Order: sequence, then C-alpha cells, then structure tokens
Amino acid sequence: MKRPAPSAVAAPATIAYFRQRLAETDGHLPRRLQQCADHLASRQDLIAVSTVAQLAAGAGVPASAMMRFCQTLGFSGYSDLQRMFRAALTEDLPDYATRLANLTSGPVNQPAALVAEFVEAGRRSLGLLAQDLDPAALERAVATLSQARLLHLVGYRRALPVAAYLAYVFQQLDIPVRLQDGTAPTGPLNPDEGVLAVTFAPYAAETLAFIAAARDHHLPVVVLTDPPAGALASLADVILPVAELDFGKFRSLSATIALALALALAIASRRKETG
Amino acid sequence: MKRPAPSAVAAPATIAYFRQRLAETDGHLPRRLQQCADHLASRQDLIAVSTVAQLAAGAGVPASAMMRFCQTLGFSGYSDLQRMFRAALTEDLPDYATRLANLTSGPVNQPAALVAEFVEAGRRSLGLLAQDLDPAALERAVATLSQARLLHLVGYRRALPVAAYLAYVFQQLDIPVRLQDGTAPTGPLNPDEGVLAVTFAPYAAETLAFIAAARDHHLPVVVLTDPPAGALASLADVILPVAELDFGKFRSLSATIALALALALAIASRRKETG
DNA sequence: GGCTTTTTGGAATATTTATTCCATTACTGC
DNA sequence: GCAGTAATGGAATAAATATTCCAAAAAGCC
Repeated sequence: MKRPAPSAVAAPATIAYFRQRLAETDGHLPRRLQQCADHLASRQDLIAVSTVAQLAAGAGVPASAMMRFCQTLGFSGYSDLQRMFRAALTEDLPDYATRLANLTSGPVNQPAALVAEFVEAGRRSLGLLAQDLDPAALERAVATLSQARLLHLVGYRRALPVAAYLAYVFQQLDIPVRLQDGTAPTGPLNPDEGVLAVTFAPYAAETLAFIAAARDHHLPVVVLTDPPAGALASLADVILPVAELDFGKFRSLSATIALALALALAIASRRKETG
Repeated sequence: MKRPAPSAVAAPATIAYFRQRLAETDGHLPRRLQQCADHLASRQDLIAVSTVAQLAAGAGVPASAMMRFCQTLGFSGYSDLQRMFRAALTEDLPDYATRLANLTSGPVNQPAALVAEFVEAGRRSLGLLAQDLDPAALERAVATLSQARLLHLVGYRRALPVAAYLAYVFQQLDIPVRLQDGTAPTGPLNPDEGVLAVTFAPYAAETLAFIAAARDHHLPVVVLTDPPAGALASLADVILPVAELDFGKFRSLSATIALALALALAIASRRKETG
C-alpha cells in the first residue's frame, strides 16, 4: 500500500490545544492550507457560526481546501471542528463555587486556567450589563450629575478601584472631583455638588454615612451597585445596578468599570453641550 | 378567502427589537408557542449555534412548533431568525476612532450607546487576553512572586486602580503588601520582598524609578503592561503584556484586572502549597 | 353535546451544507 | 526536462437541517 496513513495525529480536544496546533504547523504548510490556518487563526470568532463555504471564501480558498485543512489538524471534518467551537460557546459551565474549589484545592500549577476563568466571568458580566442596563436610569444619572459643579466620588474596599479610576478619568476630562475613600477628610458639602457612589453589598458603613450626609445637604446622589439594590432605594436619586459575576470572593469589575466609564464620558459630553 | 393573512407584522430587525417583541407577546400565546418564547428568552446565547431541533428539544416542543413561533414573530423561518443572531456575533464593527468621533461629535443623548461601546471594547480585550497570554511567562511570574514575603504593588495614574484592587485582594488573601502609589513614603526595601508593577505607556516616572530601586536591591520584579513592552525588558524579571483596547484615551481595564486577579489567586495558592 | 376554529405533532419534502473523489496542475529531486 | 509525488479545484454525492403540510386533538362557542 502506497497511501500514507492520513495524519495519525489526534484532533485538539480544546480550543487552547487548537491554537497551539495552529502555531506549531505554522510555516511548514502548503500554500492553500497555510491560508486556511491564517484565516482561522485571525477569525476564530467566525468558526462557530459560519459554513465551510463562508470560511473558505474568507480565506480565499475553495471549500475542499478548508476541509482538507480540518483533516490535517486531526478533525474528521469541518463539522467536527465547528462542534468544538460551538460547544465552547454553549457549554453550561459548572457553577463558580465548584470551579473555585477545584482550582484552589487541586494542584494550581495552571495559573492560565485561572485567567480563563476570569476572562469568562468578565465576558459574562459585560453581557449581562448590555442586556440588563436600564437606559432610562442611565439617562437620569447623566442628567442629574452633569449639572453638578463638582462630583464626590465615593468608594471603599472592592469599590475603591472603580472610584479611583473615575477620579482619574474625570480629572482628564477637566471635571472637578473629590475622591472620598477615607484617606482625606471629607470636607464641606456645597449645594452645587453631586455624589457618585460605588458600593457592593455588604455596603461599607462609610459609604452609607457619606450618602446620608449628602442627602441632608440636598446633593443629588447616584449609586452604582450590585442587584438587588432595594436597600438603597430610599438613599439615592438614581440607582444603577450592575450584575457582576463573582469568582469566589473576587469579581473582575469589568461591567462596573465599563458602566462607570460610559457614565463619565456621557457626563463630560453633556456638560459641554449645556455649556 | 378564509385564511387570515399570516401575521402581517414585520420581523424584528435587531436583537433589541426581538427582545421587545418577546416581551410584548408574552402572556397571550398558545401553550407551545409560549414555551418557545420562554426558552428563547432565557437561552439567547444558543440561537446562533443551535439547530431548530436542538432548540425545540430544549423548549420541550416539536421542531414544527419552533418554526411556527419564528413565523409568528415575523421571520420567514428559523434560519431567518438565526441569521440575525449570527450576524450580531460576526459583525465587523467600524474602528474605534470612527465610532468615538460619531459619539462625541454627534448628539450624545444616548449614553447607552457609550455603554455598548465599552462593553464591546471590554469583551474584545478579554478575548485578546485569552488568545495572546503566554502561560509560561505567567507561570514564571507566579513562581517568582510566590516566594516573596511581602509584595510591593506599584501603580500610578491609569494603573492605580489595578494596583489598588490588587492591594485589596492580596489583603483578603492574607498576603502582606505595600501599595506604592505615591500617597505614602516608599519605605525600605528588603531582600525577601517582591515587586508587582502595573504600568502603561507612557510609563510614569515614579514607577520606573521604583522598579530601578527595587532592582538595585535585587528584588524580583514582575510588570504588567501593554504591548509592545520592549522598553521594559531590561528592567523586569517577568513581563506580562496585556493588550487593552482603548476607547479614546480611556480603557476599560477588563483584561488587565482579569489577569491581575488570576495572578493574585495563583500566588496565594502557590504560597499555601509551598508552605 | 355538537359544530367551528385553533393548536398540535410528526411524517414527507425541500434546501442547504458538508464531504468525497478524481482529473488536472504545480512542485521536487535528479 | 522528465518521472514521481504532492497539492489543488470543482463537480458529484452524501448527510444534515429546515420547512411544509395535513390529519388528529384540543379548545372555544352556542
């Protein structure tokens, strides 16, 4: 028999291995197959939702070349490869508590796996933000705060990084702010100022105290917090809930920061408009 | 003619309208169609990558019911609905400069659009992190820092929030840290300590100075920064590059924080192991 | 409770999409 | 430049999937 066994290699079992295989083969591949490799590498997001024909067209090769490439990689065909990518999108991941336990109890000589977890958590949080955000509430927040001359940014503990970043961003945008994080005295509260507080349950006593004081002085208060936010309802003029997936005790803050940044830019833009 | 025109309604043109339509019809729908609506609403992530049969099975209805439901909504069939969801996943968004211009020059009475931008930027950044992270470099970072008794966390300006969050997390994990953000004196450097610096180009002078000092004292230095990181190569023992998409001057830090958190947890875990 | 209308499930069909096959073309080593 | 080998493109076939259709069941109505 002349025919060489058609690539005895096994197909990559995970997307990570798939990437690795791509990197390995890169360089010593016939022209058309190399085109396939390049295109798949750069547009991995398309694999789950495209037909071979579409992907092949994108790579500038006939469909049969793409098929061959899949088989070169060890898959039985394109469907086989696609199945892997679809599963990755679909997969019901075990809940976070379980995964955290696995990762911390088991041998964590795979820090990269931890990164993957946080990437996943971040992505989901951002997805939830896009899905659940109430545009009307956001609009009210922008309207309220863009009228204040100076903003007090409140954030303790986990929320501090968000408040700190907001302070930096507002400063870049030439909007006067005061960061209330306990490192400096609170200072006086004037009627033309506003409050933007970031807090997660269980709420820091300092944050609640500051908000209460601000309300006493009739300053408008906007709160960025995690749902359910019922407990804060009576304390704030606008509440913006952000669901953030925890991973153990820790959250990646992706969604919170995304919302905070958007809020800051919107306020800056509104202030310019209104003169 | 008896046959009633089969739902003269037009199909939702965007996913947002699709959700709205789902919400509207909810409640007054025959039983099987309601099941379809419920299932689609709760598992929108599946639509792009599933067959009618799979989706129908998930909803607990025969495939034909799912087809009918799609047509009720105004689509020509399931493929039509799926096309919309696939497009949303695939879509080549215009580059950021263009979008920023649109948003800041045009009437920005749509703060929600800004949120969408940051969500998108965050997602992409996280995707890049997952794709580009060098596991070996991460492993070296963990190995290096897990041996230090105390960690100096360095971060100024945009990087401060990340360093601040790290400080919080390490503290929760019972690992001694000192946050070097210019608010407190630097203090002495001892040989059993390590440095974890976060910095983005253009690098803050304070950060570079601190790293240099640390190296003089032979402390191991790990740097989290944006690529290309060449300029830092000679200053650090391990460099972890994180590509973060900018939106204007601002970045959502999603990927940076995800990496930082994973690093922190891995270090904590490694320290316990090693005793 | 009988009559009409709506809803339902599944079998039959149409369409799309993946996969294979092979004749033709391009390399490679001599 | 010739024989042998690998690579290629497209047409033919196979498989998966969407879609329609209709007989049976359920629900509403008088």
